[in-house]
Amino acid sequence: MVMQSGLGRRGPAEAGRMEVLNAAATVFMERGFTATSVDDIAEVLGSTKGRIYHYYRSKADIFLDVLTLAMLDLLERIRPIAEQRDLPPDARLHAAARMHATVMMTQSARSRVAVQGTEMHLMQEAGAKQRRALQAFVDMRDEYEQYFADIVADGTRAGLFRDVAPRLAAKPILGALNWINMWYRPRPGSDIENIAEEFATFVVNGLRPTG
Amino acid sequence: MVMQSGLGRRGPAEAGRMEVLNAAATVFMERGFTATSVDDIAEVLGSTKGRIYHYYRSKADIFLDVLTLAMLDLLERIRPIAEQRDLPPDARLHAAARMHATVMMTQSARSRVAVQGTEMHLMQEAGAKQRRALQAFVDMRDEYEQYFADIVADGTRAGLFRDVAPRLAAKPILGALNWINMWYRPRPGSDIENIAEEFATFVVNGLRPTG
DNA sequence: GTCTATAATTTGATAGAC
DNA sequence: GTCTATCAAATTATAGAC
Repeated sequence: MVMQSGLGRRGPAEAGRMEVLNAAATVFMERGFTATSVDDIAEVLGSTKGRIYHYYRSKADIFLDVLTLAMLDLLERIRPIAEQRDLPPDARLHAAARMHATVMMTQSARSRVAVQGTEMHLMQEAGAKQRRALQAFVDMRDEYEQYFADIVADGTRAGLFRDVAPRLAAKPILGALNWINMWYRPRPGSDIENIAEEFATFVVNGLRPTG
Repeated sequence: MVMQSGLGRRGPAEAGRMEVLNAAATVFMERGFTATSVDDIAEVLGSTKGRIYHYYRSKADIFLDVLTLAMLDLLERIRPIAEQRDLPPDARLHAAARMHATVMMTQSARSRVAVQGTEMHLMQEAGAKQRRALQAFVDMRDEYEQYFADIVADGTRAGLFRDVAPRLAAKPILGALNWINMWYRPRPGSDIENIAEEFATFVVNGLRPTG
């Protein structure tokens, strides 16, 4: 029997399963959850949906796995940055923002889906298992946001940032960065490094005291 | 014969038509374009879809009208701000950002739909008429973004802002503000004024020279 | 102008052959 | 493990009564 969710809690992810996941991520990114049919995913795979339903119980389960993988990736990346307590808060925020912007531009498929993830009110009719996975995703998202809020609070304490509510301050930061998914499309000449640097500077300066 | 699109190019919008439009905006906002069925809209209207198809030829046409109305509203609001050339660029950007943030929080239904508007790759199979309306929407969006870019360029020339590519600089600004739609939900205690002020300060400071 | 069918299509998911 | 065939439900849109 094949695991239907949990992304390898039982061991390393199988190749077949990951292929389905990546194909799905691509299409979800382009069309969103509802507008993506299982046949669309199969077409990207160059197969029929029989293959997909061998690995996954439902379209929602695939979507949840894409979300989960993307958030796990982001969390893994931000932890080492948040833990560099020797770096001043503004430098830490700069590094975190740079990382997030870069992921948005490079890990396109999965992260983009995760950012659109809000679209999931569609899954209200979901079963208990799916609701749990959805809640786990929301929890991870909150945890990720909290890393940013904590850095902001540190910066305010250090007198580097204005005195703002940290949780609220994280919103325009992540908004400016997540929005990249809405307009950025990879192309030969596009300089990811420059954009990431400019956006990181933007959000750090956004918190600095006025004049 | 009833006009199928164009939002009153022939005269003032009829009441019945506007009722359909507003009901649709509400549901589109909550569920997105694809996940919204015409029956869902009818339910909000307290009628059946017969009424909707009397005013509109298709679901896509309704969606395009919602998008168009929202963008027309934003354009009307930003023009007077952009034309206040006596205000210094940073004050003008602050006012524009404040306006945009406020609209995101108050004109919820329509503006939110317009912001999600990206979801419209779904309409690739659309007819020529719909493609024209879609292009008109994209053009308005670009025009709106250009107002922000122009203010940024003014600010850079005045030495108030860093030397950034104006069009690119408009992205994190509108990203931080548009993202409000993703998390803000109206509630009794929520202070729209404070949030708008804080976010406007954030994006203006984001462009100021470092240190 | 609104409603009640209903046609035509799409889609999520399953069953069973190979 | 993948495919074909198919079911059942949902959904867009139309036709025609009132």
